[in-house]
Amino acid sequence: MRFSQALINTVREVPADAEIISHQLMLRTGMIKKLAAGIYSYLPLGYRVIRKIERIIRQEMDLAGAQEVYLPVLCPSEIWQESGRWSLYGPELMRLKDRHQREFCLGPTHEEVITDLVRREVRSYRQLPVNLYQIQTKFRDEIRPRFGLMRGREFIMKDAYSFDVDEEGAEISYIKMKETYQNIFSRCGLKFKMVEADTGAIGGSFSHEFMVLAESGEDLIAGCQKCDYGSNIEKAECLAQKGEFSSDAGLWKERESVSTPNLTAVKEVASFLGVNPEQLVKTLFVQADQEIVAVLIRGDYELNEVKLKNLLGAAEITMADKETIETVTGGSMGFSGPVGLKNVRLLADYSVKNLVNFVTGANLKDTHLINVNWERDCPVPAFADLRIVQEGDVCPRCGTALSITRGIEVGHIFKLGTKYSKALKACYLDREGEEKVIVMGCYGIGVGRTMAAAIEQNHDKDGIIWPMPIAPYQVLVLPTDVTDKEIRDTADFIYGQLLAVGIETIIDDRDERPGIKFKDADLLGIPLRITIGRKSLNQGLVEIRIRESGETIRVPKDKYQEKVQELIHKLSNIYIMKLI
RNA sequence: CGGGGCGUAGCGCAGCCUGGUAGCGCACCGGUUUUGGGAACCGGAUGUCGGAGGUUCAAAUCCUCUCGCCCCGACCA
Repeated sequence: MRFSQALINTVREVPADAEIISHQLMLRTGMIKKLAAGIYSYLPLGYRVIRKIERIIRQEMDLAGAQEVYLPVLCPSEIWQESGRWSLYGPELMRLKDRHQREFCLGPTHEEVITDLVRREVRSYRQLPVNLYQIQTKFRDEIRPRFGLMRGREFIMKDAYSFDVDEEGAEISYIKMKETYQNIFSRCGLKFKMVEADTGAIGGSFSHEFMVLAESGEDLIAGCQKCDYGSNIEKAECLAQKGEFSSDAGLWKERESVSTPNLTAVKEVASFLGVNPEQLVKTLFVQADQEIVAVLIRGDYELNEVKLKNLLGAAEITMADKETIETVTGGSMGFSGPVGLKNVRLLADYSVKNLVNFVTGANLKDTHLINVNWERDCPVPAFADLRIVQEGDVCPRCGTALSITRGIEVGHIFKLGTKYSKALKACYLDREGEEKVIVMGCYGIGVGRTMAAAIEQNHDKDGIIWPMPIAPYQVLVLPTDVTDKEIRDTADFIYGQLLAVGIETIIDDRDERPGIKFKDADLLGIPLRITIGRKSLNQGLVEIRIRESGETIRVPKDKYQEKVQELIHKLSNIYIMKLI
């Protein structure tokens, strides 16, 4: 490509509405352009990166035996009603009607469509297992799209679905995808961590997320510093207190009411009473579908709503409002406690199980109770793991301290089991001629998000540093002065030769000052730059500069090609290369 | 949906309080000098001031409504 003819507009100033570095750099390099909130056009340079990532995905998926398909984006509501998600998916589903008032949605994910396809195509165990994937634009009416390509309402996703005869087969498919994903993200030049995750709206029994470690990540992940345990914080287990509940009545002190005017926050109450927050029990009221549930948790911990939602099997949970709380407790919000609570289901986090002589609200305005004890003062609640893991909590696998870091979810794999195949009756006949339900898995990758994550991890103050495998071009040829015939001719010659040997090359043939070209070269982040300038040329040399290290290598102008080939090879091979 | 902020040239912003000819920097076009890390000078083009309504002799500016965008929260693969 000739820069002078390419639609590449770089800008010096950072657009005001871009918060994170990848978004800023994509806008400054003119790779993407916003059309509306969460909806972007990909310009030529940006789209080249997308296609490079897609190519890696295709290679690895094909290598894993998956087959590419292309499913409709526009989906009739019927199959969504069959799976039950037409009502469950909520407002995030982009719904529309055709001229006959028939209802449709724009696919946010394709379990229904693929399961419908497979139930029509697959009859026999001989046709299984099969893994089908596609790379397609998805639509989700996100409450809050943000950070450029990180969370869009329209985005490119690779989604794959595996179909197996039984759980055992599904496990093999799952493991295969796990390995494939590791290859894909490694080849994209990403540092990532695979973590356990909640299954959310997709459902299923088990899932892993692929998290790119980055400060700007929207997800928090708990990782063990010693073993390889990692988990999304939504899922991360907090070790249960072992054993049956028992309490030593000999330690119990007499329960008392204490006046705590206007003190509702845990910290305030604790310091007023001269105790640690660990000695307080918070009582939270949650609206779980139609039911109100009281959840008890230690003062210094936070409720994990995902864990609670899963435990209750509720479709939706929200924190109860002030009126509800005051009706249920008969007291004032901020002074709730388990003592004397009636007609409410009581759940408690393990963290409060072994507390003795603890502090709670009194269900009476401006009053707390001290020296509260289970059994004597209120019934022993059901205990469960309901809190959010914290930095320093112990690893549920090995007992070492956990640390919490931020991550960008670029991929997510699920063991679906028979959730969709059962709902849509996707069955096959086994060897004995008996009808069985197909066991499924599904596997997603955010393509645009992967691109953004790559920039988050690979940039410096001057711009992007593309990993060789996903760079829009591998080499940038930069003549410092195109009005100098010898410089121009040498650059053109090198450019032509590189193209001829199949190296993706762009030549900055603009009649601009060298400074501008150097700045743009760094901003665009092409891994290798060949500079042809007067000084070197007088000695018969050209310069090869490595964007990542800043290293410059001078080579005779007729010897540049071997060196470039060698560097491309080296810069590609630092990632796991399993090219066919 | 709740809270906060912002809409003026392609980008970044000033002007608004106190109504009166719409401005600055970058980018863009032409020219001269320059040419190894975002040059200097001269000249030029570019605006439904987000939209609608109202007040007024007069509205970017005041009032009402509305749309869009960004951030935080709730929510979410």
